[in-house]
Amino acid sequence: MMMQNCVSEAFLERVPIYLNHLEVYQDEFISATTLANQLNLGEVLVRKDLAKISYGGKPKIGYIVSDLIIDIKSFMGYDQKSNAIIVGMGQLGKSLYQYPGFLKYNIEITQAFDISSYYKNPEFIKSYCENVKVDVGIITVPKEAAQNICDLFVDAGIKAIWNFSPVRLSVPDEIIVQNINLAESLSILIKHLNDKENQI
Amino acid sequence: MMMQNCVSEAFLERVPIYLNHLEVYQDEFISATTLANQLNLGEVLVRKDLAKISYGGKPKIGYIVSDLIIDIKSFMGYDQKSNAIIVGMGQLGKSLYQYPGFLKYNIEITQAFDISSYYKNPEFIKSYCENVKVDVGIITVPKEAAQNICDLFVDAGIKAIWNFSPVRLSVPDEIIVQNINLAESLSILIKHLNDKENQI
DNA sequence: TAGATTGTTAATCGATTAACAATC
DNA sequence: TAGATTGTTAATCGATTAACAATC
Repeated sequence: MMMQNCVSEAFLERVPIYLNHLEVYQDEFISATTLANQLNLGEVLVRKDLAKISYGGKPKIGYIVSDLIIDIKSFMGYDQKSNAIIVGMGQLGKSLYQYPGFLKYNIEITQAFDISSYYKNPEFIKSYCENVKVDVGIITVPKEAAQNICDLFVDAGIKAIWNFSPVRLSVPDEIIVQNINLAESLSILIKHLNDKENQI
Repeated sequence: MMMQNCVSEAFLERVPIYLNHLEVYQDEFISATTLANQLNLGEVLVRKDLAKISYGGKPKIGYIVSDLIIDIKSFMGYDQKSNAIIVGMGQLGKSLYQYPGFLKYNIEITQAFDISSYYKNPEFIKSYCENVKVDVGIITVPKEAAQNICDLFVDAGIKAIWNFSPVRLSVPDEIIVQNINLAESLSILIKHLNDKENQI
């Protein structure tokens, strides 16, 4: 019923899970209760989440699945094309550049640069961004170059950075940075595992 | 002072940040206050975090940096070798297999399998795990094969799964699964960006 | 109407922050 | 001793859950 407001990180991570489930759901209607049970989530939680996303379900019936899918896509912005560019064409950079999974979310990595572009033409990012709307800059360069590329992104007017280098970037307040550190993430999984084994 | 207990996810994600900072810190001692300020975190938060990890600092002095580094590594288990295997040798699988960043956390991907191994020898994972202690199984196969590979991991006695496929795996209760969905993660970053732009 | 479901208001829980006492 | 820092106890805040009222 009410749109926006109260968009916590945890909530935003649940929304794509709802979408995935709905897209393979074989029925015209679904209740928040059903969705909650099938995903092992609290039913009030799901109901409140859906209330933030959609204009509401009908008592006794629930939500119309196809409408809910549209509402989720609209809420998350998946109905709008987003563009990203990536700098750093090592293995990880290449794999992201070729990754087909972004298509589902209407995201395209429109251009990839190798770090060597920087030496040839330090303005390469800025000139590209003058012609193409770039929403996100992706950093997959070695850590020594990360801050440097970050600065070029900011200078080119990019407002969101997806950073795969293990460096805490310094950026102006208005720039959003999301750090992805795969090794750290795996190490935390192993920590959980070790704790569990030593528990009993 | 007290070890273990209260190990929330948010806390575990801060620990590697502390470690990174300490490893480049150029002094013998550091206070929780200093660490907090330099990382833009609350000082009581950092103090409580460190109390969970280390045997304590000294009033007026703070923590001995080299000791704190050792305590963090020990707490997180970075002083113990961990092994992983990976199934799925697409671009993403290859890039993880060759990723040098795991070394820092004493994690090694000791073996990589392509999905075709499965057809040649469905027991390939199980036989490998009989000879080598495997802590984590990594799934980078296409979504159609993900549950299948997951089942093989569980059957081989692997207790932790790092899943890059966009599938919610079903596993026995005692198995830990961590899902990494890169496209989803990027889409959430873009959602934040769009919200921010539409805010004012 | 009765019942399943919705949406809302109040209670709980856990993480963070603030205020304080202890120590070298 | 005075002061900087530690560790702890109480308060706040936000997310989740429980209890309830509204609706078709």
